[in-house]
Amino acid sequence: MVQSLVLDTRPQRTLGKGAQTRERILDAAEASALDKGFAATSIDEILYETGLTKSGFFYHFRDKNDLARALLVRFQVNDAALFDDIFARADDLTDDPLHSFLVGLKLLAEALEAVKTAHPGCLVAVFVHQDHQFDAGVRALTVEITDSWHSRFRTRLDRIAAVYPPRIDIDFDTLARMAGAVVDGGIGLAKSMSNPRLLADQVMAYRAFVRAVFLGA
Amino acid sequence: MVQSLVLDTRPQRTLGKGAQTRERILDAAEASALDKGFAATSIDEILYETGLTKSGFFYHFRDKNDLARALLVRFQVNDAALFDDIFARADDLTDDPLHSFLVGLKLLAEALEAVKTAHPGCLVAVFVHQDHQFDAGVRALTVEITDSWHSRFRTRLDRIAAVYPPRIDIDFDTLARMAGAVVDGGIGLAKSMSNPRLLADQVMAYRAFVRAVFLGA
DNA sequence: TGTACATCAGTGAACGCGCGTTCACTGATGTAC
DNA sequence: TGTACATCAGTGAACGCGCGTTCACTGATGTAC
Repeated sequence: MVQSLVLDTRPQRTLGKGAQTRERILDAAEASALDKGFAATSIDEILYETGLTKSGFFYHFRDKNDLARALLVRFQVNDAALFDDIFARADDLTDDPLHSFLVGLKLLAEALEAVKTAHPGCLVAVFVHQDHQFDAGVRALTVEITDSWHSRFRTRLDRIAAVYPPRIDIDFDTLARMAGAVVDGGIGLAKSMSNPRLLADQVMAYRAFVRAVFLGA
Repeated sequence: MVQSLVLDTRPQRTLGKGAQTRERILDAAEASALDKGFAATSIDEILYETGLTKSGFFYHFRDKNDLARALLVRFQVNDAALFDDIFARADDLTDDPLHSFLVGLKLLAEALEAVKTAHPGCLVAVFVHQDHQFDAGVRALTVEITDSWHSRFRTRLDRIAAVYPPRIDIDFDTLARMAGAVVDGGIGLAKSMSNPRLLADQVMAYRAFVRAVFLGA
C-alpha cells in the first residue's frame, strides 16, 4: 500500500500562532504514532511534548479521531509534494520517460534512506493495520492516498510503454501498485531490522524490475 | 518484513483442556489484533469471544505482553509449517530448483488469496508498526521471524543460481528479502483496498521478476 | 478399592490508574465606529 | 484616538469509564499408597 516518505513537516513560518501550535501537535502525534502506533499514542504524551494543557489540545481538535484525520491529510499533501518534486527533478534531466522514471526511483531510494529518524515508518501503513478503530472518513483517506500513488505510477508506466514495448508480460496496474507495496514492505523491513539501507535496497530492486520489463534482462 | 500467511490455527484435537482454552484465547486475540492492532485489542473483548472470565485469562497468561509473545511464537511455528509444506509440494513436482521455486510462489499466491477472512493481515507487520510498546523479547521474535523468511528464500536463490546464471545484476539478499516485503506490502494494499486479489497479484509480480532474473525477459 | 492430597483450570469481586472528554472561564489580540 | 465588542488561543479542574492486574477462593481431575 502507500508509503511513508517521512518528510520535513516543520511548520512554515507564515503560519499564525494557532496554526503553529496545531502543527506542533501534529508533529508530536506523528512521531509517536510512527513509533508505537496511533492507539498507543496518548493525548497526555502529546501535551508533554508540546507543553500544552489538555484543553489546549481540544481547542485544536474535536476528538482523537479528528487528530487522526488531520495527520493523514497533512501526510497526503506533503507526500504528494515530495513525489512531484522528485519526479520533476528527474524530468529535468532527460526527456526519455523510461530514463526519467529510473532516475526518479533512484532519487526516491536516496530520499528514503536519508531520512534522519532511526525508524522511518509509513503513516498510512500504521493506520491500515489499525483499521477498524477509526471512522469511515479516516479509512477513506487511506484509500485515497493509496490510489493517488497508484495513478501517478500508472501514468508514468503508460508513457514509457508508448516508447518501449514491454518485454515481460505483466499487468501495469499491478506493476504500478508494486511500487507502493515495496516501499511499504521495505519500511517494515527496515524498521524491524533497524537498518534504513534495506528500504533503499528494496526500491532499487523494484527499479531493476522495471528496467527489465522495458529493456529486457 | 515478514508476512501474514494467515493460517488455519485451530487447536489440534490432541490438546488437553487447558491447552485448548489457551488456543481459543490466542485465536480471539489474533483475529482482533489483525483487525485493529494489538494495543486496541482489550482483554475484555477476548473474554467476550471466549466466554471466559478475567481470572481465567490470567491463569493462562501472566500479562498482556505474555500474550503478545505467545501470539508471535504460534505464528512463527505455523508460518514455517505452511512455507515448508508449500515448497515441499513444489519440490515433488520438479527437480529443477528454478521451476520448483516458481511453482512454490504460484502456490503461495493461491494460498494467500484463498484466505477466508476479508482482511488477511500480517501479525508481524502489526507488531512492527507498534514496536516500542513491547518488551525486548517480543521485538527479538519479530526479527527472528523476518530472518527465517530471508534465509529460506536466500537458500533457494543460491540453489537456482548454481544452475541458471543470473541475467540481472541484483544482490540475492535483497531479492530474498523482497519476497517478504512484497507479501507484507501486498497485505497492506489488499487490506486498505478490501481486495485480496491485489495480494496474489503482487506475489505473482515478484515471481515474474525472479523469472526474469534467471531466464531473462 | 477407598482415602488423602496435589495440581489444573478456572471464578468473583475489587482496585487504582490513565484515558478521552467536557465545561466554565480568561487574557491577549483584532476589528468597527 | 479611544472605547466596545468579538474572536483567538488557550487554562484548570473535574468526570466517568475501561483498562490491565491482583487476590482469595473453588470444583474437577489426577496421582500415591
